[in-house]
Amino acid sequence: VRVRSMQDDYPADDGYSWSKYGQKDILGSKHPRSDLTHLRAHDILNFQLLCHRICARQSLTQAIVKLNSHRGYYRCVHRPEKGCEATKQVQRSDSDTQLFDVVYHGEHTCAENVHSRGESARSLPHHVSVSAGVIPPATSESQVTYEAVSSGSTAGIHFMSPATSAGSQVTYESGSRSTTTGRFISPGMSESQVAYAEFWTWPDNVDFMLNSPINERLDLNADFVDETGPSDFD
DNA sequence: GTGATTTGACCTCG
DNA sequence: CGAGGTCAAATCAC
Repeated sequence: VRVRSMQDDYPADDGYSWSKYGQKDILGSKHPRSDLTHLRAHDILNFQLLCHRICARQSLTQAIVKLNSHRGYYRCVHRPEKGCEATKQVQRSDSDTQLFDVVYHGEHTCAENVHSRGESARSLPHHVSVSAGVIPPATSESQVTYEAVSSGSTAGIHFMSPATSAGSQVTYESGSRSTTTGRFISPGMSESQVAYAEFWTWPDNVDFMLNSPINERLDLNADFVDETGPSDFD
């Protein structure tokens, strides 16, 4: 998930409460107790993997100059009492200092909904499954373009990792209000698995155009199944 | 004081 | 042994 932030040091609120439990430097970060002369071998590898992941294809020297981030590790605050296993990792994008790459793992089982206090009664997050979505058997990456025609203003869209696919990652880039293009990275995801999306406002429909190295292109209309039922906050 | 964050040490796995 | 991830004591913010 790539999130544009209005703040300096943390992406926009995603509707859940998180507690930070760790942080790791990325190569080139301005760690108070280390500089470039103290870089270790695995830092360099970390960086190369990061570059590959974000398709930056930059040289090492360029990236040392540009990268300024660390990666923060967060877990749901309700883990102790509700066993919620949701976690996320946050790091600043090296291509745009106001963008953050956020990787979600697991799904919330705590049913927390902090957007319930929002000004609009319809600004509630809805968990929907893309029941009509045939996910390409992605071995590497699938390019996903999706368009959300919202009844209200679309505050944001999440694509969550499928529950049965441990280690899979899903990313998106948030664009304008109702049209968004994202990269959908789902290693190990099989055809039969279902991707989950969370909408902060309820869209009327979403069109998916999937492109992958395997499937040349797959256009589909997504049918939604509301998994959360009627809201408790109306 | 209480709760959250920081940060080096530690753990696990390939 | 290296790398990603996590722990937990110290520190910080309120």
